[in-house]
Amino acid sequence: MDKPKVGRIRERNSQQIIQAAQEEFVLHGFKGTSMQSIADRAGLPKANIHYYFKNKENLYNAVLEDIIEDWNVVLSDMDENSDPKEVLTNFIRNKMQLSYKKPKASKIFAMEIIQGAPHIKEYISKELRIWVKERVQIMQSWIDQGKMRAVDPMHLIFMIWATTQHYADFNTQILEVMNRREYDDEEIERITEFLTTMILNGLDIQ
Amino acid sequence: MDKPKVGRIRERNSQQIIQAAQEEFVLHGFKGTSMQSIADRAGLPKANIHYYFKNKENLYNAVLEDIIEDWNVVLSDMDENSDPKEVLTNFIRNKMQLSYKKPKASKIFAMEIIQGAPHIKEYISKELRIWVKERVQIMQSWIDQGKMRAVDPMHLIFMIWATTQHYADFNTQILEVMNRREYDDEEIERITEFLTTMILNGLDIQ
DNA sequence: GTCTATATTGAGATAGAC
DNA sequence: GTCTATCTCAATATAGAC
Repeated sequence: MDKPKVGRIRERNSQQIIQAAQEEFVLHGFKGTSMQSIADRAGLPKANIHYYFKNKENLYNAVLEDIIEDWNVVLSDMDENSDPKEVLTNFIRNKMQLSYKKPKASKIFAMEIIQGAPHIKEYISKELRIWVKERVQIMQSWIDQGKMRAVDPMHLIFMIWATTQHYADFNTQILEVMNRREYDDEEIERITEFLTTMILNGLDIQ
Repeated sequence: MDKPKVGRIRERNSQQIIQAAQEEFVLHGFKGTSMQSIADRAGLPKANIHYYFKNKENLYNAVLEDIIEDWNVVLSDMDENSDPKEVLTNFIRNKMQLSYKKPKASKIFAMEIIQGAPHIKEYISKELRIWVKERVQIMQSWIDQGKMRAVDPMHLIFMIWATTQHYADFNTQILEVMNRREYDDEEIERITEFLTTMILNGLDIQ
C-alpha cells in the first residue's frame, strides 16, 4: 500500500487501451485505424490515449509486444533426447489452442508480417531466427537417431505454424465455408487430432 | 480498326492502375492506402484514378476480382475416378506456383479475409463454399473406395491452402528466418516436394 | 491524471479548363 | 480523355483548463 494507486490505474487503463487497440487494428490495419476509434472503443477521450502512449506508433508496438509475449509461452521444451511424438503433439496442440483463444492476436501478427513486418523485422531476424535454428538442430538429431523420417526440419516448423495459424487468421473463410457461426471445443479438438495425425503420419512416427 | 482506340487505352490504363493499386494495398491495407499513393505509383494524376474507377471501393473490388480470376485457374479437374495422388500432387504444385508467382495477390486476399472479408463475404459463402463442397464429396468417395486414409476432406483442403499460401503471405518471415533474400525455382521445388510427400504420406497414399 | 478545444495536415472526391 | 485547383471532412497530435 506504500505505492501510489497511480501505478495501478495506469496499468489498468493501459491494458484497456491495448485491448481496444487490438480490436481496431484487426479490423482496419495499422494505418487504417484511427486513434479516435480506439478511444471510442476504450470509452476514453482521444487525448488520454495520447497521454498514455504518446503516439499511434508506440501504441501499436505495445500491442505487438503483448502478442509476442503470449507467443513465447507456446514454445515447449525439447532436446535431443525428447520423444518427437510427444513434443510435436504438444507443439501442435498448444499453437492450436492459442489460435482458438486469441485469434485477434494471431491476426494482427499475420497482417504485420504480410505487410513486410516493418515493426518487427528485428524480432524476426534475431529472436525468432535463433529459436528456429535451435529447434532445427534438435530435430535434425532426431532424424540422425532414426526417430523420424528425414525431412527439412525448418519446413516442418513452417508447416505447423501455417496449419495452426490458418484456423485463427482465416477463421472468417473457414467458418463461412463450414457454414458455422463459431468454433467450439469439440471442433478444435477434431482439428488438432487431424493435424497431429497427418503430420506424425507424414513423418513416419507411430 | 473500326473500334476506337479509346477502348485499348482504357484497358491499358485500367490494368496499370490496378497493378499500382495492388502494390499499395499490400503495403498499407485497404483503409491505409491513399488514392494519391496509387496515382503516384501509376504515374498519373489522382483525378484520373477517380475517372477510371469512380472511388476507392470500386478500385479495390477490381483488384480483388483480378485476384480471384487467377485463383480459379488453379482448381484442377477431378472426379470419383481420379487418382488421388495425381490430383493432390497437381493441386499442391499449382497452388505453390501461384504463391511463388503472385505473392502480392495472395497477400491482399489474405488481408481481406483476416479483416473479416467485408468485400468478398458473398464470394466465400457462395462460389467458394460450393467449390469446397463438391471437392469434399469427391474426396469422400475416394475414401469410401479405399484410395486414401479416412480423414475429413474439408480439413485436408484447408491444410493445402494453409501450407501453400503460407509461403506467399509470410514470405518476409520465412526468408528472414532462412536468411535468404528471395525464393528461387530450386527452393520452391524442394518445398513442393516436401509438402507433397508429407501430405500423401499422411494420407497413406503411396 | 483527465478532458475540451483546436492547430495542422492529409484524405477522398469533384469541378471545370484544356 | 487528361489534369489543375479546390472543396470538405477526418486524421494525428497537442495546448491548456480542470
